[in-house]
Amino acid sequence: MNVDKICVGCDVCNIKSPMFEVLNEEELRLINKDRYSVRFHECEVIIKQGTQATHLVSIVEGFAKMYIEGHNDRNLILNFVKPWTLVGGPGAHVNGKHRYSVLAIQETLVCFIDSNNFKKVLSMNGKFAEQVLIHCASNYHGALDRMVGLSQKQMHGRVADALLYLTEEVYQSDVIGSEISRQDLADYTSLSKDSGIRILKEFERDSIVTLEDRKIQVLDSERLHAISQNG
Amino acid sequence: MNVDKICVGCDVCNIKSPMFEVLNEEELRLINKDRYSVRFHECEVIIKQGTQATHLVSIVEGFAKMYIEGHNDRNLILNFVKPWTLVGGPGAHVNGKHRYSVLAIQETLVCFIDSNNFKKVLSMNGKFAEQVLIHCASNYHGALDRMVGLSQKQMHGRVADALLYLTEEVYQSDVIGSEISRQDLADYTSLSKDSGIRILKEFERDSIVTLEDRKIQVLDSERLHAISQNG
DNA sequence: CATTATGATTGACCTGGATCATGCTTCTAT
DNA sequence: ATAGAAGCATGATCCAGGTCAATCATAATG
Repeated sequence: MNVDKICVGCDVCNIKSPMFEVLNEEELRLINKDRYSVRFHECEVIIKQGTQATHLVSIVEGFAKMYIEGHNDRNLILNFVKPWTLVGGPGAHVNGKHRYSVLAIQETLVCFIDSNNFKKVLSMNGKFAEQVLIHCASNYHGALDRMVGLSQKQMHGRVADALLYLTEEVYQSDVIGSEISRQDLADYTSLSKDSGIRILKEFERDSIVTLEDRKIQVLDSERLHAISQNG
Repeated sequence: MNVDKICVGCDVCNIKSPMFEVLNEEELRLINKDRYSVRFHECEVIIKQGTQATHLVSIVEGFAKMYIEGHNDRNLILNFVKPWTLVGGPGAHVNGKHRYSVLAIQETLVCFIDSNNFKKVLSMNGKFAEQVLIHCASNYHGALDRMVGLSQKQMHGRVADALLYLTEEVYQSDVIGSEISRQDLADYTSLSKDSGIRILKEFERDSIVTLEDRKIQVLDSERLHAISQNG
């Protein structure tokens, strides 16, 4: 990745992100107006929970995690985010503070979009508002599903869900990269790190996964689905 | 409550529900067009999880609960809903099935709004779309907060949260009515009924609440807030 | 090369909360 | 009046999963 490269315009994002497709020239110009991009290093905080939501953030390159800093120093990872995901929405829409933090897991290039401009475009273009609404609704769905999973499934099911989420949605490959730590896995499943590791090792013994360094390869996603269904 | 009374038009709702304030004559007419109202008895299902989301539902009179039917026959109550709440949104926006059930806790009058008409108005009126977006975003927020609470707090904190939610948001009084059962409380806190009752009794012993029949009166909300903050 | 720090791993132990069994109360239906 | 049927209450027991401590492996630093 070229460290110096930054984002010069929204053209690429507009192509890649279906949400922006419905915008016309003028609206794009408005979004583009006070936009700026920044390159974050690994482990740097892109959005900090609790700060004023003056901007929305679009992930252009790299890899990050979205998490809530909860009680007793425990974090709950909401999502791992890849390019062309728009984050920070809810805080901005409800005019307030960011409800979660976003942290770069790898070198990550992001675009900061002024949330006032964003709102202006929102009320100018009904189709766009609809797209954003769909985005929000599907986030809400996801949150409901997680809520049920976290509160009703137990260790094995939760770890299975995490592995399926990572392979199917995030990596779209059966290998989960070494940038995901055991702690991340624990924070996503709301388990202690120790328990998370225990289940992983158990899965390895049952030849559901192989573990090598920090990488995880899923061998038997069928079985994971079955475990996820719980029993 | 007059059992025969039904809803003849959206006028009252428009006044009571801020979301509809931004609609003009024509848009209201469209929403009103295929609208119809139905009166549900206690314990009747208004929306059933998994069914096609052809309508949004506005609660006009009465009291209901929104819940997800999860794993191993366990339910997770998302919200208790009072008049002038619009439910069923997310399912309809993402064009699909209802993600949760809604059940009348008391005699309840609701309005069914055709979701196609709703969507039409959505793309006609940007301000309206913005309102709906705000509604969705705050639902999302709520879900995130619940997610953290359910996965990180333990029994006392969760019950405290439930009691505070019910007194402050739902009843707006320090007395929680007898239409909320212990099971409901358990389903809201994601505890077993037994554990929920245990904590309630403990709170009674500590003079934080008084219990009489099924009614719960909160005496010391300060202490509940402290317990909710966890420790 | 020694030293320190970070993260993975594993076993031993303990606690929060579920489950089970039982009894009590209230309400409804025969 | 009596028998179920719900829902509330509570003690006894059990287990999932957290906490603690010790060990390794690896990488970063002097």
